[in-house]
Amino acid sequence: TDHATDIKTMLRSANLRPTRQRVLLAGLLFGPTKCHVNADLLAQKIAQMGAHMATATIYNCLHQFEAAGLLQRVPSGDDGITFDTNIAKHHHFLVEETGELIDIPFGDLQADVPQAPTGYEIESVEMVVKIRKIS
Amino acid sequence: TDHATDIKTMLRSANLRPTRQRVLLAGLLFGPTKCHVNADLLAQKIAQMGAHMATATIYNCLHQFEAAGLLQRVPSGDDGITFDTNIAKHHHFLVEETGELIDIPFGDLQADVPQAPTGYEIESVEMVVKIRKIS
DNA sequence: AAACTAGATTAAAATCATTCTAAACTGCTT
DNA sequence: AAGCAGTTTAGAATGATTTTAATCTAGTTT
Repeated sequence: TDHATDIKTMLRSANLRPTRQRVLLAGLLFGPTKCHVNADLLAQKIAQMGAHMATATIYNCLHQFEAAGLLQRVPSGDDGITFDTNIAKHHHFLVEETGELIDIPFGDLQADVPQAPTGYEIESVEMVVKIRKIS
Repeated sequence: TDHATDIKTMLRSANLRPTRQRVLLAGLLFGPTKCHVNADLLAQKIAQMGAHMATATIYNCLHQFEAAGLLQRVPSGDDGITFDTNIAKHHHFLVEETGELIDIPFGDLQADVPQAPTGYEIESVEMVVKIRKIS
């Protein structure tokens, strides 16, 4: 299909050989809707499709996609390593009880960033707004 | 000494029995200078004093101190659970290469916090500014 | 001051997400 | 079709944190 071709092209542009595994993962990740994922969630989705992939491969690919700028790592409550397919600059609500992440569009949360200490440069600004359900 | 009495009073106010271990840890943590600590760092300090404390006890006490509001948990590069003895509202610089945390006084980093999603209330706002040494 | 008890500490084992290993496989080029 | 660098794999290793179940202790009661 065209979609599969697009994904292969995307991978090749990122200098990643379009292996079966990377194409499968990229297909799950880079659809029209952005999402927050971790290795475990992907393993589940793959199992549901009746497929299989080694845990190490899932981690390898996620790290490679991150290094290629296709994914962003985001802070997470305690659920281990979490990635965001939305690579635009934005921040997050973190629901305390569930660990769920919700995007905050960048425009909604402007901050005055202070000067970095002498000899350092700022690389990124990451804000997490913890929220909890009103009881 | 008076200092030991102060610490015992502080622990009792927090509804924590001033056991030998909690007094020792509180002595290390609640001095005049604020600091960022993790379990491993404390174990080292204790070993240097020629004392000893079970790992589980260090974790227990840190969590209890946090629950009592004597410590704040802070995000950390990847060095596991990190606590801050500075419980005033403030944010952090995180030095990428070393994982070192540097406090940013709250006034230096104001942010316009967006409305929480309907049905939720904001609990905290936490900002991490990643910095790296200029090469 | 001895006895009591709920809470605290302990060493060691368990957990669990992530990474490592080194052997087998595969996409690409020739 | 062959060859090789780069990939995937199962299973073992890692390492920080938590659990366990036994021992101990601070503080109260007698």
